[in-house]
Amino acid sequence: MSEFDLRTFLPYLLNQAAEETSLGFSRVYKDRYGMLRTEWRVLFHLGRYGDMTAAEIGRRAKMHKTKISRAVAALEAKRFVTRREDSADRRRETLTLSAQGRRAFDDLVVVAEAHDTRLTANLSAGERAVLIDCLQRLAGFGKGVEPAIDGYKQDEYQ
Amino acid sequence: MSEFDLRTFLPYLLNQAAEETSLGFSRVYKDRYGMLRTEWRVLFHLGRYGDMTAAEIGRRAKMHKTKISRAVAALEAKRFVTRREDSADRRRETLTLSAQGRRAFDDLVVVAEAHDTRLTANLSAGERAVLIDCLQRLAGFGKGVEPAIDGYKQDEYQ
DNA sequence: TCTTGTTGGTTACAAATACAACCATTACCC
DNA sequence: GGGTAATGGTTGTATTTGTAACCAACAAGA
Repeated sequence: MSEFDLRTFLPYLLNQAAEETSLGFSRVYKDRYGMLRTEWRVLFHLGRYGDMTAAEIGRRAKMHKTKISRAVAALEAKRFVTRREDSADRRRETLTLSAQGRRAFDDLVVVAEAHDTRLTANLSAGERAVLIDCLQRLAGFGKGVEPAIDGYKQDEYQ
Repeated sequence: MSEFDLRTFLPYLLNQAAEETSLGFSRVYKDRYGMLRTEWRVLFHLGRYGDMTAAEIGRRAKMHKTKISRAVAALEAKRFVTRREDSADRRRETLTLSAQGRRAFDDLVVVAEAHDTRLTANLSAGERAVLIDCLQRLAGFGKGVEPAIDGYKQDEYQ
């Protein structure tokens, strides 16, 4: 029988840790605002990094454009987001948080920060630094926006 | 504007890292054997930890029993897994890999090991050790099987 | 033994996701 | 300018997943 152990296999371990750590937070945005994961991601991008188009969110968050399209539609229905057509390029629509959307964002940021603090409470400062650094490298952050690989278009994740 | 940054928020970062690192491997089990993530997880549990029932896999892998039920049905249809009814308790069925299932497992283990090696190639031994340790703690590993929390039954994950 | 509860497992239906196709607009280039 | 490709975004349909309900078998206590 092989030495191979699932408990040190990164894709498995990362998925388990991701699910476990996401649970508490997802319960909040779900119960409090009826949001899905895709929706809070879009909300957070707009709230934290400012107005941008759906395509730009897609590149930053590595979400497929259909997910974004539906998340934006849902956020719009909740009156959290508004669209403004770009007059220079009529394909593009810039997305903005409404006042209500910003209130939800501000509220959820507090929850997220508290949740994150709780999650890292058992880690030393050094451990946390290494963890974040490794995860960012594994996630491909800090490479700007990924170069296209294997014939994938940048835009066409998932 | 808040200081909060998605790029250090663990639930987000872990999800991104998990997706990114899972991609290469999932392509293999999908293309080569038409498996889903749930299916390779079941296959790996049986291949690595020996015969067990669906419920036991569920406890170990924190997968909901419906996911397991369907994954097992799919693996059975592919002739990778067989069931054997427990004569002492006729509710339980012990699952076993067929010879064909074991070949698939052996093949995928090699792929998984190579993939994991590639993923950690840029990490120092120390970084890797810290990473694995932190992830196992975040994932709740090593606590045996989780105590019930908040009125969740052990069995009823997700 | 009855009856109430738990466990192992499947099924049905709703919600969410992936994937491909599509439309409109803009960019490139002959 | 006109054809071809690329980009931004939406929609339709097939797969997957989540959730609840269900059935059968066992457990425990009155």
